[in-house]
Amino acid sequence: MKSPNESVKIDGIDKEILRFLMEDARKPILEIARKIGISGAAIHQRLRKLEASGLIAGSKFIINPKVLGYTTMAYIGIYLDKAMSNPKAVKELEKIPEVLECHYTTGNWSILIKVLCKDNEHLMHVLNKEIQIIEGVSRTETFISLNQQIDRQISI
Amino acid sequence: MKSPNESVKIDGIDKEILRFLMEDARKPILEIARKIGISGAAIHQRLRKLEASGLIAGSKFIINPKVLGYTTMAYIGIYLDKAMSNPKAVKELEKIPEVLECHYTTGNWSILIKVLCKDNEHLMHVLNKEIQIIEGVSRTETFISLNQQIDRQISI
DNA sequence: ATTGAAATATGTTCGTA
DNA sequence: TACGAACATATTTCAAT
Repeated sequence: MKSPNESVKIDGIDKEILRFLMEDARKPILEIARKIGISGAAIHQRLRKLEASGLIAGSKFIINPKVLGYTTMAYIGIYLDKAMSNPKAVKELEKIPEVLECHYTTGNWSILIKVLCKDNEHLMHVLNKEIQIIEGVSRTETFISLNQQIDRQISI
Repeated sequence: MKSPNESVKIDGIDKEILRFLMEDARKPILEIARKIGISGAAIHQRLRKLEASGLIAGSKFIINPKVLGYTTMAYIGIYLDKAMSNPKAVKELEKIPEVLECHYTTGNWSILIKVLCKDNEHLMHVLNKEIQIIEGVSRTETFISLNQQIDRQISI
């Protein structure tokens, strides 16, 4: 992987390949090859190069949580006591499966997290019985996502 | 796809299959078959069922934006004028490629977005020249993610 | 729901340009 | 880089249980 400030350079063919696979990770390389008019072996080689560069971080099946009954997403800003070691709080948050993201942030809060719950009652439970009891957590501010309108990766 | 309040029921084998593919969408079905001890055909059929249920929303290659020089992530709370039609603002936000997520939220803001920029200067530009000029946007509050500690999907 | 086997398609390597 | 050919694997379908 390249160092943080050293951008990898990718050409138009790399971008075409990546755009296909970012939409559907299981799209056959040979199918992509036919669509963009180069050989499968060439694509295979380019993908190896892109993986080596660190640009391709992996691939994932995407699950639709609504189908499992998870319909309530929320962002929660967390205030930590000054004395609290933040990494210790993050370690506790990691144990809560409903916490999908966790960021140290500038601004009012120490930490901003994203949680996914089945419903408001479930969210309330996670807030009061899982998050608020973490040592060092002094206060939280919750923002429920009523509707997610955009969800995408970086455009290449 | 099932209706929102009707949860799909999946068994332990479905979960095992999904956990493998959520980690690596290109893992061969036959490899999974060997690991969990059932036939490839059975897994194939279960995946078809899971797709039909809507639980599998697709698959994606995951790009590491840092390798392209995108190192500054931020959440931005947006206050919209009461008169402003929110969908119109969302439409404008959609045109800004740096905007990766957009949520209508409860609480102070009308909208919460996630943006990914190359650096602070780039973020400043997106804020001042792209977002603030959208009709109806009255004020914004920016929270820069100093470090993302957790990033995962729902656990199944 | 599951299996094995057959048919088809894809992934991967390698020698060459 | 790219190619094609050869080989190894994987996907997909299907009849049978």
